[in-house]
Amino acid sequence: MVHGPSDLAIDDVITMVRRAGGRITAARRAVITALIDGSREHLTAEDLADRVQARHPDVHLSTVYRTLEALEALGVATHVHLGHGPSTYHLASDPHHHAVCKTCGAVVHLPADLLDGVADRMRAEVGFEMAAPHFSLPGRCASCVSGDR
Amino acid sequence: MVHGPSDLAIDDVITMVRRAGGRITAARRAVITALIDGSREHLTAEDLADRVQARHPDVHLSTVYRTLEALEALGVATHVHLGHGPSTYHLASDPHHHAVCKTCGAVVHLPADLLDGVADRMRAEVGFEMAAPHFSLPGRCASCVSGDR
DNA sequence: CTACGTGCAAAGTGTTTGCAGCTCC
DNA sequence: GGAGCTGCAAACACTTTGCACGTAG
Repeated sequence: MVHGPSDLAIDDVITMVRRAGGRITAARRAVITALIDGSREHLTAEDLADRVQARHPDVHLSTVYRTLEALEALGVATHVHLGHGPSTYHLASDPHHHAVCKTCGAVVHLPADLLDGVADRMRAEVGFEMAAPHFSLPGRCASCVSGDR
Repeated sequence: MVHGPSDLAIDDVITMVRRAGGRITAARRAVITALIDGSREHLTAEDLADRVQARHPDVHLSTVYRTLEALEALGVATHVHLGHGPSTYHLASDPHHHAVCKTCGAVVHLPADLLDGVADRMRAEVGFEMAAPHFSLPGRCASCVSGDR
Protein backbone atom coordinates (compact mmCIF):
# COMPACT_ATOMS: atom_id res chain seq x y z
CA MET A 1 0.00 0.00 0.00
CA VAL A 2 1.03 3.60 -0.48
CA HIS A 3 1.65 5.73 2.55
CA GLY A 4 1.66 9.47 2.80
CA PRO A 5 4.38 11.41 4.57
CA SER A 6 2.56 11.55 7.90
CA ASP A 7 2.03 7.83 8.12
CA LEU A 8 3.68 5.61 10.59
CA ALA A 9 5.34 2.48 9.40
CA ILE A 10 5.04 -0.62 11.48
CA ASP A 11 8.58 -0.27 12.77
CA ASP A 12 7.89 3.19 14.12
CA VAL A 13 4.96 1.85 16.06
CA ILE A 14 6.97 -1.08 17.34
CA THR A 15 9.66 1.27 18.53
CA MET A 16 7.11 3.38 20.37
CA VAL A 17 5.56 0.35 22.03
CA ARG A 18 8.92 -0.89 23.21
CA ARG A 19 10.00 2.51 24.39
CA ALA A 20 6.91 2.63 26.57
CA GLY A 21 7.92 -0.65 28.16
CA GLY A 22 5.56 -2.76 26.05
CA ARG A 23 6.39 -6.04 24.38
CA ILE A 24 6.00 -7.07 20.80
CA THR A 25 4.27 -10.34 20.09
CA ALA A 26 2.97 -11.90 16.91
CA ALA A 27 -0.54 -10.84 17.88
CA ARG A 28 0.46 -7.23 18.40
CA ARG A 29 2.43 -7.09 15.21
CA ALA A 30 -0.58 -8.41 13.33
CA VAL A 31 -2.96 -5.92 14.92
CA ILE A 32 -0.63 -3.05 14.14
CA THR A 33 -0.32 -4.22 10.55
CA ALA A 34 -4.07 -4.53 10.15
CA LEU A 35 -4.52 -1.10 11.63
CA ILE A 36 -1.99 0.50 9.32
CA ASP A 37 -3.34 -1.28 6.27
CA GLY A 38 -6.94 -0.42 7.11
CA SER A 39 -6.41 3.07 8.40
CA ARG A 40 -8.15 4.64 5.46
CA GLU A 41 -11.18 2.47 5.88
CA HIS A 42 -13.45 2.38 8.89
CA LEU A 43 -12.59 -0.84 10.57
CA THR A 44 -14.18 -2.00 13.77
CA ALA A 45 -12.37 -4.10 16.35
CA GLU A 46 -14.09 -7.11 14.88
CA ASP A 47 -13.02 -6.23 11.34
CA LEU A 48 -9.46 -5.92 12.56
CA ALA A 49 -9.74 -9.24 14.37
CA ASP A 50 -10.96 -10.91 11.17
CA ARG A 51 -7.98 -9.62 9.28
CA VAL A 52 -5.58 -10.61 12.00
CA GLN A 53 -7.14 -14.05 12.23
CA ALA A 54 -6.67 -14.67 8.54
CA ARG A 55 -3.01 -15.26 9.33
CA HIS A 56 -3.09 -15.85 13.08
CA PRO A 57 -6.28 -17.78 13.76
CA ASP A 58 -6.06 -17.88 17.49
CA VAL A 59 -5.56 -14.25 18.24
CA HIS A 60 -8.59 -13.51 20.33
CA LEU A 61 -10.90 -10.55 19.89
CA SER A 62 -10.15 -9.47 23.43
CA THR A 63 -6.46 -9.30 22.54
CA VAL A 64 -7.34 -7.00 19.67
CA TYR A 65 -9.25 -4.76 22.04
CA ARG A 66 -6.39 -4.76 24.52
CA THR A 67 -3.84 -3.99 21.85
CA LEU A 68 -5.95 -1.15 20.52
CA GLU A 69 -6.31 0.18 24.03
CA ALA A 70 -2.54 0.11 24.46
CA LEU A 71 -2.02 1.87 21.13
CA GLU A 72 -4.53 4.53 22.05
CA ALA A 73 -2.73 5.11 25.32
CA LEU A 74 0.46 5.64 23.32
CA GLY A 75 -1.32 8.09 21.07
CA VAL A 76 -0.72 5.93 18.00
CA ALA A 77 -4.34 5.02 17.39
CA THR A 78 -7.74 6.51 18.08
CA HIS A 79 -11.26 5.32 17.75
CA VAL A 80 -14.14 7.23 16.27
CA HIS A 81 -17.86 6.67 16.61
CA LEU A 82 -19.43 6.84 13.20
CA GLY A 83 -22.93 6.08 14.32
CA HIS A 84 -24.77 3.73 16.61
CA GLY A 85 -22.73 0.65 15.89
CA PRO A 86 -19.25 -0.32 16.98
CA SER A 87 -16.34 2.10 17.12
CA THR A 88 -13.92 2.28 14.25
CA TYR A 89 -10.18 2.50 14.61
CA HIS A 90 -7.64 4.70 12.95
CA LEU A 91 -4.06 5.70 13.11
CA ALA A 92 -3.83 8.96 15.00
CA SER A 93 -1.62 10.46 12.31
CA ASP A 94 -3.58 12.13 9.53
CA PRO A 95 -6.57 13.26 11.62
CA HIS A 96 -9.78 14.15 9.85
CA HIS A 97 -13.51 14.43 10.47
CA HIS A 98 -16.28 12.17 9.27
CA ALA A 99 -19.80 12.75 8.16
CA VAL A 100 -22.17 9.82 7.90
CA CYS A 101 -25.22 9.76 5.66
CA LYS A 102 -28.34 8.82 7.58
CA THR A 103 -29.94 7.43 4.48
CA CYS A 104 -27.30 5.30 2.83
CA GLY A 105 -24.66 5.10 5.54
CA ALA A 106 -21.89 6.50 3.35
CA VAL A 107 -18.93 7.86 5.27
CA VAL A 108 -17.55 11.14 3.95
CA HIS A 109 -14.07 12.26 4.97
CA LEU A 110 -13.72 15.90 5.81
CA PRO A 111 -10.65 18.11 6.14
CA ALA A 112 -9.03 18.26 9.55
CA ASP A 113 -9.38 22.04 9.71
CA LEU A 114 -13.15 21.94 9.20
CA LEU A 115 -13.90 22.71 12.82
CA ASP A 116 -11.10 25.20 13.43
CA GLY A 117 -13.48 28.15 13.35
CA VAL A 118 -15.79 26.38 15.75
CA ALA A 119 -12.90 25.63 18.07
CA ASP A 120 -11.86 29.29 18.02
CA ARG A 121 -15.36 30.39 18.81
CA MET A 122 -15.69 27.91 21.65
CA ARG A 123 -12.37 28.98 23.11
CA ALA A 124 -13.35 32.63 22.92
CA GLU A 125 -16.90 32.28 24.14
CA VAL A 126 -16.76 29.61 26.80
CA GLY A 127 -13.06 28.87 27.22
CA PHE A 128 -13.54 25.32 26.06
CA GLU A 129 -10.52 23.75 24.39
CA MET A 130 -11.84 21.44 21.71
CA ALA A 131 -9.99 18.19 21.17
CA ALA A 132 -9.54 15.86 18.25
CA PRO A 133 -12.72 14.68 16.58
CA HIS A 134 -14.27 11.67 18.18
CA PHE A 135 -17.73 11.54 16.66
CA SER A 136 -19.14 11.92 13.20
CA LEU A 137 -21.45 14.60 11.91
CA PRO A 138 -24.79 13.21 10.78
CA GLY A 139 -26.71 14.26 7.71
CA ARG A 140 -27.48 13.30 4.16
CA CYS A 141 -24.93 12.86 1.45
CA ALA A 142 -25.09 14.57 -1.92
CA SER A 143 -26.54 11.65 -3.83
CA CYS A 144 -29.20 10.93 -1.23
CA VAL A 145 -30.23 14.58 -1.17
CA SER A 146 -30.47 14.92 -4.92
CA GLY A 147 -32.02 11.54 -5.49
CA ASP A 148 -34.42 12.27 -2.63
CA ARG A 149 -33.72 8.76 -1.49
CA MET B 1 -40.32 24.88 36.03
CA VAL B 2 -40.07 27.73 33.56
CA HIS B 3 -40.54 26.98 29.90
CA GLY B 4 -39.28 29.01 27.01
CA PRO B 5 -41.47 29.90 24.06
CA SER B 6 -40.34 26.99 21.95
CA ASP B 7 -41.16 24.38 24.55
CA LEU B 8 -43.84 21.84 24.24
CA ALA B 9 -46.30 21.37 27.03
CA ILE B 10 -47.43 17.89 27.88
CA ASP B 11 -50.79 18.41 26.19
CA ASP B 12 -49.14 19.32 22.92
CA VAL B 13 -47.20 16.09 23.01
CA ILE B 14 -50.28 14.08 23.91
CA THR B 15 -52.12 15.59 20.99
CA MET B 16 -49.31 14.68 18.65
CA VAL B 17 -49.18 11.13 19.90
CA ARG B 18 -52.90 10.69 19.46
CA ARG B 19 -52.90 12.29 16.06
CA ALA B 20 -50.35 9.71 14.97
CA GLY B 21 -52.67 6.95 16.07
CA GLY B 22 -50.91 6.36 19.36
CA ARG B 23 -52.54 5.83 22.72
CA ILE B 24 -52.00 7.64 25.96
CA THR B 25 -51.42 5.56 29.05
CA ALA B 26 -50.29 6.43 32.54
CA ALA B 27 -46.81 5.19 31.68
CA ARG B 28 -46.56 7.34 28.59
CA ARG B 29 -47.86 10.39 30.35
CA ALA B 30 -45.24 9.91 33.06
CA VAL B 31 -42.41 9.45 30.57
CA ILE B 32 -43.45 12.57 28.68
CA THR B 33 -43.60 14.53 31.93
CA ALA B 34 -40.16 13.34 33.01
CA LEU B 35 -38.77 14.19 29.60
CA ILE B 36 -40.22 17.70 29.65
CA ASP B 37 -39.11 18.35 33.22
CA GLY B 38 -35.61 17.03 32.57
CA SER B 39 -35.11 18.43 29.15
CA ARG B 40 -32.47 20.89 30.28
CA GLU B 41 -30.49 18.21 32.02
CA HIS B 42 -28.88 15.21 30.42
CA LEU B 43 -31.06 12.33 31.41
CA THR B 44 -30.49 8.80 30.30
CA ALA B 45 -33.27 6.31 29.78
CA GLU B 46 -32.51 4.94 33.20
CA ASP B 47 -32.66 8.39 34.81
CA LEU B 48 -36.03 8.92 33.21
CA ALA B 49 -37.19 5.52 34.38
CA ASP B 50 -36.17 6.36 37.94
CA ARG B 51 -38.19 9.54 37.84
CA VAL B 52 -41.16 7.80 36.32
CA GLN B 53 -40.95 5.01 38.87
CA ALA B 54 -41.04 7.46 41.75
CA ARG B 55 -44.74 7.78 41.05
CA HIS B 56 -45.46 4.71 38.95
CA PRO B 57 -43.27 1.97 40.36
CA ASP B 58 -44.08 -0.70 37.86
CA VAL B 59 -43.40 1.15 34.67
CA HIS B 60 -40.66 -0.96 33.20
CA LEU B 61 -37.42 0.37 31.75
CA SER B 62 -38.27 -1.26 28.45
CA THR B 63 -41.49 0.74 28.35
CA VAL B 64 -39.46 3.89 28.79
CA TYR B 65 -37.27 2.90 25.87
CA ARG B 66 -40.29 2.09 23.73
CA THR B 67 -41.98 5.35 24.61
CA LEU B 68 -38.84 7.32 23.82
CA GLU B 69 -38.58 5.49 20.53
CA ALA B 70 -42.16 6.44 19.70
CA LEU B 71 -41.53 10.07 20.63
CA GLU B 72 -38.41 10.17 18.50
CA ALA B 73 -40.37 8.81 15.58
CA LEU B 74 -42.82 11.66 16.06
CA GLY B 75 -39.98 14.15 16.13
CA VAL B 76 -40.83 15.24 19.66
CA ALA B 77 -37.71 13.87 21.30
CA THR B 78 -34.15 13.13 20.29
CA HIS B 79 -31.25 11.44 21.92
CA VAL B 80 -27.69 12.67 22.01
CA HIS B 81 -24.48 10.81 22.73
CA LEU B 82 -22.46 12.80 25.19
CA GLY B 83 -19.67 10.30 25.52
CA HIS B 84 -19.13 6.61 25.88
CA GLY B 85 -21.97 5.94 28.27
CA PRO B 86 -25.69 5.76 27.68
CA SER B 87 -27.57 8.16 25.41
CA THR B 88 -29.31 11.16 26.88
CA TYR B 89 -32.75 12.33 25.89
CA HIS B 90 -34.08 15.73 25.07
CA LEU B 91 -37.07 17.46 23.69
CA ALA B 92 -36.44 18.16 20.04
CA SER B 93 -37.54 21.77 20.46
CA ASP B 94 -34.73 24.10 21.46
CA PRO B 95 -31.89 22.27 19.72
CA HIS B 96 -28.34 22.95 20.82
CA HIS B 97 -24.89 21.42 20.76
CA HIS B 98 -22.93 19.92 23.61
CA ALA B 99 -19.29 19.83 24.51
CA VAL B 100 -18.08 17.41 27.14
CA CYS B 101 -14.95 17.90 29.20
CA LYS B 102 -12.67 14.88 29.02
CA THR B 103 -11.21 15.68 32.40
CA CYS B 104 -14.16 16.46 34.63
CA GLY B 105 -17.08 15.32 32.51
CA ALA B 106 -18.83 18.68 32.58
CA VAL B 107 -21.37 19.19 29.83
CA VAL B 108 -21.31 22.60 28.19
CA HIS B 109 -24.29 23.79 26.18
CA LEU B 110 -23.49 25.54 22.94
CA PRO B 111 -25.62 27.69 20.69
CA ALA B 112 -27.55 25.95 17.97
CA ASP B 113 -25.94 28.04 15.25
CA LEU B 114 -22.41 27.04 16.28
CA LEU B 115 -22.00 24.68 13.34
CA ASP B 116 -23.80 26.75 10.73
CA GLY B 117 -20.57 27.77 9.05
CA VAL B 118 -19.42 24.18 9.01
CA ALA B 119 -22.72 23.10 7.51
CA ASP B 120 -22.38 25.73 4.79
CA ARG B 121 -18.91 24.62 4.00
CA MET B 122 -19.90 20.98 3.85
CA ARG B 123 -22.82 21.75 1.60
CA ALA B 124 -20.62 23.78 -0.73
CA GLU B 125 -17.65 21.47 -0.80
CA VAL B 126 -19.12 17.99 -0.75
CA GLY B 127 -22.87 18.53 -1.05
CA PHE B 128 -23.48 17.02 2.34
CA GLU B 129 -26.55 18.30 4.15
CA MET B 130 -25.71 18.33 7.83
CA ALA B 131 -28.47 17.34 10.21
CA ALA B 132 -29.25 18.16 13.81
CA PRO B 133 -26.47 17.51 16.28
CA HIS B 134 -26.34 14.01 17.57
CA PHE B 135 -22.94 13.80 19.21
CA SER B 136 -20.96 15.98 21.53
CA LEU B 137 -17.68 17.74 20.88
CA PRO B 138 -14.91 16.53 23.16
CA GLY B 139 -12.30 18.69 24.82
CA ARG B 140 -11.40 20.36 28.07
CA CYS B 141 -13.52 22.90 29.86
CA ALA B 142 -12.26 26.29 30.99
CA SER B 143 -11.64 25.34 34.59
CA CYS B 144 -9.82 22.14 33.71
CA VAL B 145 -7.62 23.99 31.22
CA SER B 146 -6.71 26.79 33.61
CA GLY B 147 -6.37 24.56 36.64
CA ASP B 148 -4.33 22.13 34.55
CA ARG B 149 -6.40 19.41 36.13
C1' DC C 1 -63.71 -5.34 20.50
C1' DT C 2 -59.35 -5.12 18.78
C1' DA C 3 -55.05 -2.81 17.78
C1' DC C 4 -51.81 -0.98 20.51
C1' DG C 5 -49.14 -0.72 24.76
C1' DT C 6 -47.22 -3.13 28.78
C1' DG C 7 -44.57 -6.05 32.18
C1' DC C 8 -41.45 -9.42 32.30
C1' DA C 9 -37.72 -12.31 30.97
C1' DA C 10 -34.55 -13.25 27.80
C1' DA C 11 -31.61 -12.30 24.08
C1' DG C 12 -28.48 -9.19 21.57
C1' DT C 13 -24.39 -6.23 20.83
C1' DG C 14 -20.20 -4.23 21.80
C1' DT C 15 -16.70 -4.14 25.15
C1' DT C 16 -14.21 -5.30 29.46
C1' DT C 17 -12.25 -8.28 32.99
C1' DG C 18 -10.40 -12.24 36.07
C1' DC C 19 -7.53 -15.76 35.82
C1' DA C 20 -4.01 -19.24 34.83
C1' DG C 21 -0.52 -20.09 31.66
C1' DC C 22 2.97 -18.61 28.42
C1' DT C 23 6.72 -15.68 26.39
C1' DC C 24 9.34 -11.68 25.38
C1' DC C 25 13.23 -9.19 26.91
C1' DG D 1 12.93 -15.13 35.75
C1' DG D 2 9.55 -11.90 36.09
C1' DA D 3 6.58 -8.31 34.19
C1' DG D 4 3.66 -8.23 30.60
C1' DC D 5 0.75 -10.44 27.10
C1' DT D 6 -2.50 -14.03 25.90
C1' DG D 7 -6.65 -17.21 25.29
C1' DC D 8 -10.68 -18.26 27.21
C1' DA D 9 -14.93 -17.72 29.57
C1' DA D 10 -17.61 -14.95 31.91
C1' DA D 11 -19.28 -10.56 33.19
C1' DC D 12 -20.70 -6.09 31.84
C1' DA D 13 -23.59 -2.02 30.28
C1' DC D 14 -26.96 -0.53 27.33
C1' DT D 15 -30.71 -1.59 24.43
C1' DT D 16 -34.01 -4.50 21.95
C1' DT D 17 -37.33 -8.20 21.42
C1' DG D 18 -40.95 -12.12 21.98
C1' DC D 19 -44.80 -13.15 24.21
C1' DA D 20 -49.12 -13.26 26.74
C1' DC D 21 -52.03 -10.15 28.99
C1' DG D 22 -54.35 -5.75 29.59
C1' DT D 23 -56.57 -1.46 28.27
C1' DA D 24 -57.43 2.83 25.53
C1' DG D 25 -60.33 4.49 22.18
